[in-house]
Amino acid sequence: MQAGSPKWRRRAEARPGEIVQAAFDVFAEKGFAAAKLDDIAARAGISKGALYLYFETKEDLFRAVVREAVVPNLDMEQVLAQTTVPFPDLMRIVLARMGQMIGKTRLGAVAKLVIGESRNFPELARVWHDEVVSRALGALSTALAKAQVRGEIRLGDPRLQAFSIMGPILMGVIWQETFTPVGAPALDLELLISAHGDTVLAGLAPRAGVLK
Amino acid sequence: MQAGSPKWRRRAEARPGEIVQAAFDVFAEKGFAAAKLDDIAARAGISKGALYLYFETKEDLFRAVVREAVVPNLDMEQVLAQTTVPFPDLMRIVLARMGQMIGKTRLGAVAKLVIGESRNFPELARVWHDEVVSRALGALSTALAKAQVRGEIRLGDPRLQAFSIMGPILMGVIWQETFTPVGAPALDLELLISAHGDTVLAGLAPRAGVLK
Amino acid sequence: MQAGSPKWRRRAEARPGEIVQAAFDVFAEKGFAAAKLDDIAARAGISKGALYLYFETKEDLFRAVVREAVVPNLDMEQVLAQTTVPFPDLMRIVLARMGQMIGKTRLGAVAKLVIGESRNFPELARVWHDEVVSRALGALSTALAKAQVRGEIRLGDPRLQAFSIMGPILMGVIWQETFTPVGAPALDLELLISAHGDTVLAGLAPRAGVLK
Amino acid sequence: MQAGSPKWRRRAEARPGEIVQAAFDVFAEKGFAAAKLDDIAARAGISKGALYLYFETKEDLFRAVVREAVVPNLDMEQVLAQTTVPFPDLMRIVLARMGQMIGKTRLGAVAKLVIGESRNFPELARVWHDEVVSRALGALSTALAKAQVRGEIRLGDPRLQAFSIMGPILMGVIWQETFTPVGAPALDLELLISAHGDTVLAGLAPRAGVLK
DNA sequence: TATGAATGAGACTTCATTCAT
DNA sequence: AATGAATGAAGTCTCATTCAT
Repeated sequence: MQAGSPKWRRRAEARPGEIVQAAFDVFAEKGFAAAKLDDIAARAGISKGALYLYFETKEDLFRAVVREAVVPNLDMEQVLAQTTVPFPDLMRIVLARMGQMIGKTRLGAVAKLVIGESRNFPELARVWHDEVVSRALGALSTALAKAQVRGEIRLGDPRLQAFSIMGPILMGVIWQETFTPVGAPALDLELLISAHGDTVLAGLAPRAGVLK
Repeated sequence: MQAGSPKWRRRAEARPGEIVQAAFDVFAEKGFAAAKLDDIAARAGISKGALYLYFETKEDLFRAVVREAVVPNLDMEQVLAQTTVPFPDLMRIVLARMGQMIGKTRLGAVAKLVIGESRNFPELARVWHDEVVSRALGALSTALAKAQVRGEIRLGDPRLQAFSIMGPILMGVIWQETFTPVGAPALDLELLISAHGDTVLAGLAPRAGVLK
Repeated sequence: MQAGSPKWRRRAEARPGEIVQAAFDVFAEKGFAAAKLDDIAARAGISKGALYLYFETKEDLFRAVVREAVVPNLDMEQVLAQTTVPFPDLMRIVLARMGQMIGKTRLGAVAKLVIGESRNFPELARVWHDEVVSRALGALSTALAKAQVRGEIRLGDPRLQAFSIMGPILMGVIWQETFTPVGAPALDLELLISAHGDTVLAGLAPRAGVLK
Repeated sequence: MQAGSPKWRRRAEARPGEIVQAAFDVFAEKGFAAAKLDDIAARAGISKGALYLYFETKEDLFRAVVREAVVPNLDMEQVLAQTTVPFPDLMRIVLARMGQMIGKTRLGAVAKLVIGESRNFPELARVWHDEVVSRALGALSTALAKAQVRGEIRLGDPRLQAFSIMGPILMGVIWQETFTPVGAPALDLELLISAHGDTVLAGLAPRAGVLK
């Protein structure tokens, strides 16, 4: 009310990022609809009105949040493109990298958001599919196909093999995000990844013992 | 106003089920917050007020929907409890049964709901964990542990092995519910299950070829 | 649902009275707007729909309740019309009678209703004024005027004298209905009436000592 | 949409008071339940939503209205505490002051609200009892007791004597609020107070003629 | 006569968005 | 660029009233 001490300072350049970060937290906590701009603004340390200087609508902000999390894709693709490295080595490298990334980026929370809001924001599901899931799966499938050709792994639809590889990790992430917070025992993702790596690589091995 | 057709008919017994069904559709489509009671009522063919004859609040209705879908657990547990059947056979039976159930029950949609709303309805996540996920995983782990003892499968943390078995199926379900509707290629779950069964069983086999 | 035991019996003649009684209880407890027909029906032991066999609307029922309580007026009027009895005796008789009536009829609760809803149901306030308050006050004023003429009491506006006589009793009733239920000490109405009778009769006496 | 006149003006400081004032009018007119926030907002010249910037719920607003009217108690207490002034003088001062206050503050309307809603808002009845009625009555009783000791008035339960003093005034207020609006003859409160003062002081006088 | 499921208008409340400052 | 008071549409929930049985 008094002149003198400004209530705010400009930090125009930093703002959008901070807002997106705050919004991410709230969206991850509540989902899109239940998230309140009031909360986001409060967490970002600005007024509700100021949000509209950077984002046109709540949906816009949500899109920004989800897109932001579209990780600059994993250079997993580059790793997988290497043909000189034996497939199992490749695979272990990739799996390890995923483990690290999940630990760092709260990828799990985003996955939950994308899954939960896919019907209300189909374009986001599409973006995630196109930019993240499909590319990762594509790179993996390609590597698997090549490995098959080289006789490193068993023949079969590489796409389905990719599901066998990635599925348990996704499940682990969802477990952590969904059930651990409500009392389920925590899961050691690193361990899961390592154990699953053993299993699935054994399963894909060309001469794997046939159980039946 | 018109003579002839009655405004409504009393259907006390059938109503709750119809409402839950309608609510399921809308919740699955929109998520909890974005679902409108108007829509649910319309789809159930009743007035908005009538919902309140059967459910106290929107949350209550949501709970009913999710609980309704807590399938009387799969008698998967009974199958897995059998010790005379070789583990691989057991596994294939269970996987096949899951495939069928997923096809029938829209289990995927519920999974999405539970995952998406777990922060807002922790009790539901808990119920699902306790009644469905944990039990299934527990039964599976037990069977795996026994199979290890009998030398049918490789040694290792049975819980993690269970993730290796179930993860890809969950991933497939999520894929179908999340990405297929926005243009991703459909996934043949039966095929996935069958292929993954081969892979993972080979991977768990005691003397599976060691790739590295 | 089953044939055999009838859910209800006809007691057509008794019903309206029972309903009014039940309605009175609920209205007295909640006021008009906050009273629910559901509660009234339940307390009357009938279905909500059945109320409409006897009363057209909720307002109708309320009117019936208040009118019902328009006590067959007090034969106070007859007592007060007597001219052969000395005024103080008359007064004590009347006051005593009021005390009894208040004890029996829950007049206080009705007074609260009439006061509280007078803006929403002006006709009821009017009825009460015309049938109860005005008549009682009128009879009292007439008796006071006559007593003045006979030199039994001090000269003055009989209407205002009537307020001096009745006011404390009304206040007592309101106290009982309003403050006692929330923890205020109970009031012995009989005692109040008796003490006030002494005071006011002394005050009205022709040669009452002048304090100033 | 039109250029020129702003849709609203910010009035943060004045608003709460204006709203309470508007709410008071509507509550006094309709009672709690029948009062509509729409009406209150309209009368306050703001939107319905703006009410919620200042009050959490309708009940909250009602409480604020009633509490607002808890007059900073009348300094009646101080007047009555004086022991050097003869009791009759004290009494006339107090009565006169009450007359003025009633004229100014619409105390009567609040009394009606408190009485009418006491069952639904017992805490308000309690507040009014504790802060207003009980204190006033207490101060009066104390003064009466002292006056008895000094032989200025007749012996007797001071509490009951206080009812004799105050009752007719309360009755007058209720009359004005309840019956005058529906056609009953208006009452001159000043006159009532003055006449009643004469009567009751005479009645309390130590040697007041005994009529019987 | 009696029921009670069903209705539908209307109330309170929330919250994304706007706009005067 | 920033604020935050104000808006207003929309949603949940209630309840007097109706009507098929």
